[in-house]
Amino acid sequence: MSPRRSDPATKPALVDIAARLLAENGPQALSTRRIAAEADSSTMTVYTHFGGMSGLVREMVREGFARLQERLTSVRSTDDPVADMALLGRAYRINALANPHLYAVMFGGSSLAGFSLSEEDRQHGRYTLGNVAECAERCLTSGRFRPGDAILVAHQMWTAIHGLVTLELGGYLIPPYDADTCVEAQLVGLMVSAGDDWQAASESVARSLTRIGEIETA
Amino acid sequence: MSPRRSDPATKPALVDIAARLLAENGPQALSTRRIAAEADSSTMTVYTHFGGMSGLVREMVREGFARLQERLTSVRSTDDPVADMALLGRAYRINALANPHLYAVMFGGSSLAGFSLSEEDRQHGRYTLGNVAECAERCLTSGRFRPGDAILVAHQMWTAIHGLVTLELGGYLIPPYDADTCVEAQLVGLMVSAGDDWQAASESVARSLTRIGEIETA
DNA sequence: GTTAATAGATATCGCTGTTATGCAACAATG
DNA sequence: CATTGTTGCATAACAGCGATATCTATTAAC
Repeated sequence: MSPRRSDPATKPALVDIAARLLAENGPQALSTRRIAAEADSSTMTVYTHFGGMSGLVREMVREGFARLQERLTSVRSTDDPVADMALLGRAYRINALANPHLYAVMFGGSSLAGFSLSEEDRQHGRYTLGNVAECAERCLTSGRFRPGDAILVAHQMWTAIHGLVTLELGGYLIPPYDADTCVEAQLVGLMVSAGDDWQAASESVARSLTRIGEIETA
Repeated sequence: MSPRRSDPATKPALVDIAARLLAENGPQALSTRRIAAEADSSTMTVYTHFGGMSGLVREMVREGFARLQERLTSVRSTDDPVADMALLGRAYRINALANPHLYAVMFGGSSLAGFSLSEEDRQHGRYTLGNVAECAERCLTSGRFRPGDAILVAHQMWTAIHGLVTLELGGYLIPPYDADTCVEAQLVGLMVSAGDDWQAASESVARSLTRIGEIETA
C-alpha cells in the first residue's frame, strides 16, 4: 500500500553536488553521469528526484535566487536610505561575482540550453526585487528621491546593476575603466536619475563603501 | 603543389543557415548534422571551414555584432544629440528583440556552453560602443551633459539598456509595467544622470520616439 | 506476514561533437 | 597535356550526453 521512501537528505545533497560541479568545473560538468558518479549512484537519481536535468537546473536557479536574497537581506537599514540602496547594488554584484556560473544559469541559461523557466520561477526572481523596492520606498519618503513609483525606481536600479554585472562577467568592460570605477559611477548616476542631489548621492555611495563588510561575509 | 580551393561562398552560406536555424528553431537546432543536412553536405564542412562548432558560433557572434553595428549606424545625427542618444538605445533594444537567440549567444553563451570568446571577439564587441561614445561626446560638447568622460557615459548607457533588454528577454520584467514604459523611464533617467535637465531629457526622449522609423527598417 | 508501490541499477536508444580514413577534385609544375 | 601534391569533403566510427524501459529490491501500510 505504501511505497518505499527515499532519504530526504539526498535531494539537497544532489543540488549541492551539482552546484559544486558547476562552480568548480564549469557548465560542461553538469551531466547526469558525473553527478551520479559524485553521489555514488546511478543516473536515475536525477530523474527520480528532479524529473530530469532541467528539473535539477530549475532547482539550482531557486538556490541561486535564495543566495541572492540572503545577500541582499544582509544589508541593514540605516537613516541614509540612499547609502542602503547603493549597498544593495554592491551586494547584488558581489553575489554575482561569487557565483558566476550560477548567475549565468539564472539569467542566461533559459535560451541557450533547453531549460525553460516556469512562470513560478520567474516570480521567484521578481521577489528578489522586494528588498530593493522597500529601500526605494524609504528613499522616496525621505525626500531624497523625486516623487514617483518605488517599484519602477527599483526596476531601474536592478536593470542597470544587472547589465553592468553581466558585461563585467562577459569581459566586455572597456579598459582603462575597471569594474570598480564603473560601479561607483553607475551607482551615483542611478541615485541622481532618481532625483537625488549629485553631491549627496556621491557621499551616500561613498558611505556605502565603508559598510562593505556587511555583505562580504554573508 | 597547390591545393584544391573551396567555394568562397559556402562559408557565409553556412553562417546564414546556422543563423536561420538558431532564429527559427532555437539553440537546440544548432547541430553539425542539422546544418549539414540544410547545406546538403556532411558534418565535415563545419570543421573544414570553422574548425568545429565553437568556431562557427564565434563567427555567428561576429555576425551578431555586425547586425548591431548596422542598426546603430542607421541612427542619423541631428542637432539634438540627446534624442540621438535615446534613439541609439532604442536601436540597441530593437536589434536584440529582432535577434533574441543570437543576442543570447553574444552575451550569455560563453559561460553555459563550452564556447569561449577570444579577446579579439570581445574587442569587436567593444567597437560597438564607438557609435555611442561619439554621440556622448556630442552631448557633452553641446552642454546638455555634465562635463565628464564620453566613454564612461557611453558605458553607463550601454550597461543600463543591456540590462533592461536582458531582463526583458528573460521575462523578468515586473507587471504591470510593460517593457515600453521601462524603456522610456530608463532613457530619461540615463540622460538626467548624465547631467541633462529633466524636462529637456523627457522632450528629447519623446522626440526620439518619432524617429523610430530610422531604425525599424534597417 | 503480506502486499503494493516506489527507489535505484542496468542496459539501451537516439542524439551530440569530434576524429580517422579514404577518395576525388583542383592548382601548380614539368 | 600529364603529373603530382594538396586539400575539400563523404563515410564511418568513437566517446559522451540526456532520456527511457525494464527489472530488482526495499520499504511502509495493512
